Amino acid sequence: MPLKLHDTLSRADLELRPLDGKTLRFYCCGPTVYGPAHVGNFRTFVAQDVMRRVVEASGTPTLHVRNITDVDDKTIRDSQKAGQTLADFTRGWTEKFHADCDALNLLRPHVEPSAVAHIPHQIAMIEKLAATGHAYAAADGSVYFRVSSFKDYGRLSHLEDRELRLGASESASATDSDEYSKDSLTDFALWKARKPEDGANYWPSPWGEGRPGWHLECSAMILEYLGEDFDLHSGGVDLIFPHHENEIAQSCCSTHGRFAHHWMHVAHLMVDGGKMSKSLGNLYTLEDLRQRGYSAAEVRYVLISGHYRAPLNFTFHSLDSARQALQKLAKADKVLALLAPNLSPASPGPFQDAWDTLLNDLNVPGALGGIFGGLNKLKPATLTAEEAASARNGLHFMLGALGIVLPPVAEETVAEVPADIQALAQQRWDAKQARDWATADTLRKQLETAGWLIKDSKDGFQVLPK
RNA sequence: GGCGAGGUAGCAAAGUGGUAAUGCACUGGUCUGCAAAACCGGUAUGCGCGGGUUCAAUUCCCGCCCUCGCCUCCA
Repeated sequence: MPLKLHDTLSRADLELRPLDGKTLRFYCCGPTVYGPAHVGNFRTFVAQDVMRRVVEASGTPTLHVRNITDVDDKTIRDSQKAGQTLADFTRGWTEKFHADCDALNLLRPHVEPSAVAHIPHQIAMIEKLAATGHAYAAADGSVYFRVSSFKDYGRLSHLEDRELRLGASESASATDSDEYSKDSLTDFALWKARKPEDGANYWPSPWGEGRPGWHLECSAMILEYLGEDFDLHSGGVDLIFPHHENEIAQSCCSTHGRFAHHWMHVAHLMVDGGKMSKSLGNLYTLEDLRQRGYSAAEVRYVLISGHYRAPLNFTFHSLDSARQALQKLAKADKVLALLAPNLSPASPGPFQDAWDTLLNDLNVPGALGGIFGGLNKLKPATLTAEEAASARNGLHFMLGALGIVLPPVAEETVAEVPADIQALAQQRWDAKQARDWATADTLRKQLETAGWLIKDSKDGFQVLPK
């Protein structure tokens, strides 16, 4: 059974079947590398990762393309602030992005093209658009797309022509000075003429020196790596308009294809009930959360714990909750591993319901519920080796589809226990052996206050961080 | 104003035309000197508000309220 996925354009849940009958080819809008990505950015990438894993787990190979935006106003501005060349600056942040992605267990895209490396492709696309009347050059050497030349403009975002004008006129006063020469306020830049503040960051073109507009890179690189028609395009909801709308216009007017056949958009991550933003100080990077003691796996768990199309509120409580949930899964796996030490997770086994739920528009919260529900029903003591193997393989099949890596079970992690704590714990054990309960309890409380828990067993004790 | 996504237990979050998964937290029991862990239970007569359709609605329809996002920087 193929994945059924909501399509933004048709507003319907449609089955994802590869156009070529073999490989699901899809494109995701990647990061602009001018700083560390925040968890909100990663929510989108994690959702896309789950989509890819589910498609692959259901037996369909994928071709995953995700770009790196390494030239735009922000990258240029911040590279200059940092006193670095654009290339050096963006390379550093790209590496940081990759490290974060790896930590979050995101599968690397098969192709990760950069905008700067595809400027000829972008120029070629503009030339096509200009030759067919969809693009025009302004006096300053900038080139714009003529929105009125594409009758389907606005279909993805369901914005009518009149509404577009309204929105444009409202922001007209704030319009960038370099866009004064557009024929219509709704037209958007394909090529931006060189400005003094661009520094060394300009490229030659038939219209003079300058640099490509943001929307264009995706269209050009999609054409290069996925062709005129491909299966799926994805990004955050905020990209629906104008970015994806513009991509459709550029691509459909410069090729004979239909562009993406399916659109997947991921809802925003909220913080404390609102949008995260630098000015509110509620913007967290993976690094921020790690410094607070959370693991990337815990962050990932939080990010997938809400349906991708619903806004998700991010809190520290949800990270704590994720930690416990992961421990629960790890413990369940440990018990099953006693009976079934060898893994070959090829099918959902007893978690078929959870798998079916996941195939229904990537219902991850529902699937997680199914996994826990299934585990609760399992009685390890009564399982045969075959049943245990089926359960454990099924569990790992599901975890693999969700990209969840189980943490070590907490009691097994060896914590650094300070000598004085260890000594106190020993005293308590001795008191206990002497059946001096009062002293033992006093010492236990003392240790607890210091942040340590004592776990007794028949012939010894363990000191654990609280 | 237009478009879109949401409002379900303390928190988070699924779901369904027939009377509410799951995780966290809390809590009762078994076990333990006491704990911890584990295991067995409990915790929404209720699913934003008001109408309507129906034998039956949280689930369908209508109206309203609230939250969030987008409307040319934005995952």
